[in-house]
Amino acid sequence: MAERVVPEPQRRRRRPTKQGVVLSRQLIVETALRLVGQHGAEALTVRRLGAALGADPSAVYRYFRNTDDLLLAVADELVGRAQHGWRPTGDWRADLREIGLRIHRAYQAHPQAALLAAHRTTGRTHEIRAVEAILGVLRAAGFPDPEAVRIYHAFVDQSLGFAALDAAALALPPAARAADDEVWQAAYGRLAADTHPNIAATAPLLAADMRRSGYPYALELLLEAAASRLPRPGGRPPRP
Amino acid sequence: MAERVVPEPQRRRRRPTKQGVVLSRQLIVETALRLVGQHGAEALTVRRLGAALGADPSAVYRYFRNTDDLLLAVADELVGRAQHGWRPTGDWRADLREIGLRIHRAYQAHPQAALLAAHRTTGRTHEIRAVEAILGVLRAAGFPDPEAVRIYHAFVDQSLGFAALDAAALALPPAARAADDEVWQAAYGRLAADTHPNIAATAPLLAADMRRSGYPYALELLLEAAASRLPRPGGRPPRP
DNA sequence: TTCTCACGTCAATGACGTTGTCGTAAGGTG
DNA sequence: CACCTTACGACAACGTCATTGACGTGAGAA
Repeated sequence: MAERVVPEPQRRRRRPTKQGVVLSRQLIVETALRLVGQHGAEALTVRRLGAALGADPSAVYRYFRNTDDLLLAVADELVGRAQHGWRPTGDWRADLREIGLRIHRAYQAHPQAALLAAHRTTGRTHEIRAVEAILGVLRAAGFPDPEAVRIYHAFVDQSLGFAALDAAALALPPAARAADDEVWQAAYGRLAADTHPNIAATAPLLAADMRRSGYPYALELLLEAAASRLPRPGGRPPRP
Repeated sequence: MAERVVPEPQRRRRRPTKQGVVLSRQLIVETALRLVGQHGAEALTVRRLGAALGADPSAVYRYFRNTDDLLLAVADELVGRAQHGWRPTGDWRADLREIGLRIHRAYQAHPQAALLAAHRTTGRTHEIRAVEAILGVLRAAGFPDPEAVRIYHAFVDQSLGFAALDAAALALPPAARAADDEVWQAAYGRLAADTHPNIAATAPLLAADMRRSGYPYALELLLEAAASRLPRPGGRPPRP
């Protein structure tokens, strides 16, 4: 087959499919996201994607080298959606909080895709824009570059890690998901106080807390610790 | 077929396989871990597992309901290995740090398995022991129960989230992994200072930092923020 | 010694990603 | 307007996957 995939700019994009659809990378990415949102992660197969597009499955390979290539495109699309419309306010802590929650939210909206995409570095447009924005917030806040980079790294990986973790929970097949949920009521709710005193003492609190995401609280902890490392915390800037 | 899986206690476990191996749940879990460690995540298929065991693939279904059931067993085994030999020292911050790093380390040792297992709640022995231990550390440190549960949640999910994220990087096929690594040198190293001032200013720092795990630093931030929320931080305990 | 059933093996099913080949119609060219 | 090229959609096929039902055999109970 040699090279099937034609770079986007020099596409002539003719010939609609039998069902009258004109394909494009963008359309395929959007359809993949919709598919995965409607029918779960296991629905994202090339064959089903083809069916959803109204095209032969192999047509997808005219636009993406393979499924991994498609996945990276989906990942970057998610990052882009998270950033869409965001503007810095000048309050670094509020800005980071907003970015973090946006990332988390965007990934939760497409759990099945998030699960596959959160672990990848795409190096594509939307990702680059996000990196630039976050570093900008930290450096403008007054963090020296080495500290800004460390916090950037912790912040981003924390956000993506939680996004993937929480996405995984949402993405489980209903049966396994119910089982995971039940565990906190069942297995942990029944442990005796003499063998497991700490679980027994906190079981209702645990069952309630574990059904929410731990991310917002973890994010606050990170922001708080970062703030305490900011040079001259709250002090006036030095006179010239 | 009805019920193929016989509960472990009432097994009579006769008949070695053609190749003379006597199967057991434990042997299968260990073989799965070894397989995945040697040949990557994609090596963990029932067929290959059968081959590695010296048995017909379908024999695995005599011990595990399906691959998900096997996966949970593998996950719990990882948690068990992380905890193995751990004892509390009485210094809550050192104890949590040690537990966090152990979890991270155990998962990194089996990236392919970690990737699949980190997102699951098993509710099995090793996991229960770990939950009890962590809650014990926090409550003994003096955190009130609701705060202890919130911190427990943030701590565990952050550890597992990073473990999965870092495992994913290690687990990528060599080609994709090299590509991911390159991105920080190539895509981010080449951006112009006028369009991407913050990336340009920190590119070498970024390239250096992103090849390490962000977890240890993120863990310190979490511990630091938690410490600042401890009632009577550093003060003497009240007299009776 | 006999009986039984646990469990290893075999064969089959349907879905998966991916590729080689082919035909055709869209677009450029004159 | 007719011709040619070639992009690209369709088809068919390959090998691998998880999973299951049927089978038969040998270990252990009696």
